[in-house]
Amino acid sequence: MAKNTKKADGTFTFFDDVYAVVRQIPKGRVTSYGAIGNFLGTALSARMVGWAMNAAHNQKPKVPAHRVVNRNGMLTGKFHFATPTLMEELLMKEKIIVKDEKIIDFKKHYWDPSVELGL
DNA sequence: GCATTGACGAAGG
DNA sequence: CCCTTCGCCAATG
Repeated sequence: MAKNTKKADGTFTFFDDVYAVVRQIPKGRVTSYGAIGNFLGTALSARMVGWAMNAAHNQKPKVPAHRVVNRNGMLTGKFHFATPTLMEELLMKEKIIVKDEKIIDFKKHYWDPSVELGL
């Protein structure tokens, strides 16, 4: 998927790629920005993944951004959702336990695109 | 064009 | 796991 997706200018279609990957995260699973970045080839700049997510809420096919957290499993982006509680609410529905802004057993729920999707 | 900021990551403590 | 420092790249002022 999309690693080579770039415009004529050389600008990667970062948004599309990120959204595409995030949408493929199975229910009850979560991943980190770095993992997505790694899969897209922008591993060194995980910030760009997060930045791309900034526009995610504008996307027509809603991106399950609640399944994307930082490397520690912390819901760092919860304040960017419609409501600050929406993120953990959604995660709870997927049987993911969130305690104190963090995901319990993060490693157990971890979903690496470069592995699960078969890099 | 430089400085600041950011839904981050790794390493050291 | 939390904190600090540094690095990363694009957007913004």
